[in-house]
Amino acid sequence: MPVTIKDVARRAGVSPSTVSRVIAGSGVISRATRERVAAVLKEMRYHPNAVARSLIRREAGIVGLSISRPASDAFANAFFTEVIRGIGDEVGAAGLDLLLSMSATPQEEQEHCLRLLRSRRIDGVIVSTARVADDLLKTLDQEGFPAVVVGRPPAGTRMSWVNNDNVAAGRMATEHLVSLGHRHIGLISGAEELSFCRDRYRGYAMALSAAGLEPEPVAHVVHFTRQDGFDAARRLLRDRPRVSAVVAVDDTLATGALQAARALGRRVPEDLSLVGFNDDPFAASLDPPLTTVRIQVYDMGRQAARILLRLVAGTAKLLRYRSAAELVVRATTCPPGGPR
Amino acid sequence: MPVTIKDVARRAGVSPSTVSRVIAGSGVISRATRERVAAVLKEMRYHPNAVARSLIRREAGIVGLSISRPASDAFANAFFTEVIRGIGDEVGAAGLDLLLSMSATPQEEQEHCLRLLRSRRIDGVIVSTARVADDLLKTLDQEGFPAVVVGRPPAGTRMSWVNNDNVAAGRMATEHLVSLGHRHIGLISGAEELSFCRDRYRGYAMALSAAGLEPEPVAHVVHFTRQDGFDAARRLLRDRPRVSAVVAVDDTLATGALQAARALGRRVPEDLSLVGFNDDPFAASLDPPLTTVRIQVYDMGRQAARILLRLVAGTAKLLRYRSAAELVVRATTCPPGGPR
DNA sequence: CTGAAAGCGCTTACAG
DNA sequence: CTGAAAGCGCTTACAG
Repeated sequence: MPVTIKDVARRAGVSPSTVSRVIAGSGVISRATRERVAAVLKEMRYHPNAVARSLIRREAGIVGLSISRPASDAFANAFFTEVIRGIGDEVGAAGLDLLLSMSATPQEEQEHCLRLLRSRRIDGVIVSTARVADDLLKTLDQEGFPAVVVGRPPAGTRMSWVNNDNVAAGRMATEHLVSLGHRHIGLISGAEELSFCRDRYRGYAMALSAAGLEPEPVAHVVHFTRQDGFDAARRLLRDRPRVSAVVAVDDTLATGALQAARALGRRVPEDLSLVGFNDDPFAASLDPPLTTVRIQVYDMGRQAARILLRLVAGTAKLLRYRSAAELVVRATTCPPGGPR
Repeated sequence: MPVTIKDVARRAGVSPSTVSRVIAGSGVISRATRERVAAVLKEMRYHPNAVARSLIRREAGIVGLSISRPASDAFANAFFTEVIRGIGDEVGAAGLDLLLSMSATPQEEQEHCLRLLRSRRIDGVIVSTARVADDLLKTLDQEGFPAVVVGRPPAGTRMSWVNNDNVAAGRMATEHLVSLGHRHIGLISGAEELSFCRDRYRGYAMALSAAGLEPEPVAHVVHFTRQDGFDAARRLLRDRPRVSAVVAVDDTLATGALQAARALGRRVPEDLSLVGFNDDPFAASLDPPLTTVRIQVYDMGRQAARILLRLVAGTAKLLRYRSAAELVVRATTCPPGGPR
């Protein structure tokens, strides 16, 4: 049996209220009692019961992070691990704890998150995957739970979010290729219901249309894995032989595309230029080093947590943060046919 | 204000006890009241308060997972992400939740875990990194908290753990190289305080000594990153030019070593054989595909969780699970000088 | 400055 | 079968 405040009170010859006040550092307690109680606290190795406190304070002191992809590809992707790191640092600094909810499907995610929130097990939630039509986000909005999305929530929801401008980012990546002289530029992307995929596609299409070019049919992947990137690139390069440059919405996909190009006997960048997204840790050490759009993923995690904490504390109702994106030109892009 | 059991009781015209019994599915309640209460429950959208329940049941319903490396390299490593996935699946299936505790140092880890446990915020903890002299594990053992280590706990602690036989695994990797005819075999490893590094070293040394060979000076890394693997391999290959084969205790390190070999103009496997550990998802798609010792990481996560749940439930006191390891020969190993 | 009382939202013997 | 009471471990007005 763990020692309770009552045990301490009895031993110190005071009331539980007094012990509680000493623990809380209430200035009102006389020095003598404070010291005596403090000594007993220490001697008995008292540790406050977080659950009892939560019940009174009506806050769990825990925030949730929901990851709804099959964890196999979520965790394998540096994007998520960096986001988690940012969230963890910020949440920890605030003295709160982080509960991890993993779900394989949007339905499961919805159930998990709502159960956690409704049962007051968590005070708020960060949702790491935004879908174009997201029931969870809508419900969160309606029921007024503190929540922030990493990504773009469905239109019409009054949600807090943290995002980078994926339209602009997609445009930036594509414009780079256009400016190098490419006329046939392909795109490897994920499901259309994923907001960031849709947005990057729009940026891609805008850049092309501004240059008077036509988009190629998108090569879709199901999972954000190297293998899926490989397969998608192979299909794309076979079906559209004139494609001289490819944008992949994720560095892991780009890595797969790089291998596919090799497998088809195409040199990168001479025969095929390639741009990724995220600037994952490995991007710079690929062979050749990958040109990519750097997203400030760790920072997005921190900002998401910072916002959530403010929502939970009630010091804000709605907060949004747009993070920066930067094109990092390395060695997988050059004019069609080779440098110069 | 969320609706409580009292609100429901009032509306349904029964006592809170009765409502509670209906929720718990107590068979003793009359059909009529059961149905009436159930209707009100639904109508009022009642959701039980997990915190209040935890207080009574004296269990949080949450288990912790502690990750103590700098998250930057922990998460980037497929080992951890697979472990998390296994744990998450098992914990979720049992209807419990998972709290993630990340710490940058062993000291921080100790503080975090003990706070979580002592404050009864979590019912037990899975510690994902075992150190040779681990204060945390010793304290966990002494204070009798349900805990399981992924890896080998310090000698003398009566802890539950899940591990693969790293001595045998290190030996298996090295014997493979010996049997190919290598006489000068290097090792890239992490800090000696990490149990799995120490164990794999022992296996490595045993295999060599059985063949009448001498170990090379170990090339140590600080972080389990590609970069550190690169640097360590470069040092090793420069200092010990006769080394014709290298064992890296981790696939990510092996990837760095592969790049270092290339940078030094050594072909793999003709001029340098390379064996990794873990069979990370990318291992098979490296160029050339990596020979590695496959560890059943997902399974280790599941087993760790399964054991922890039994400790928490009190249906066991001490449980240990040794998982299998398997040598997967791919294309980074061959006899010195090239095939045949 | 300190204590007794009430209460956070539940559950569960104990009566009836 | 159902309710009143006690209690999980704390906090906090309210008295004094």
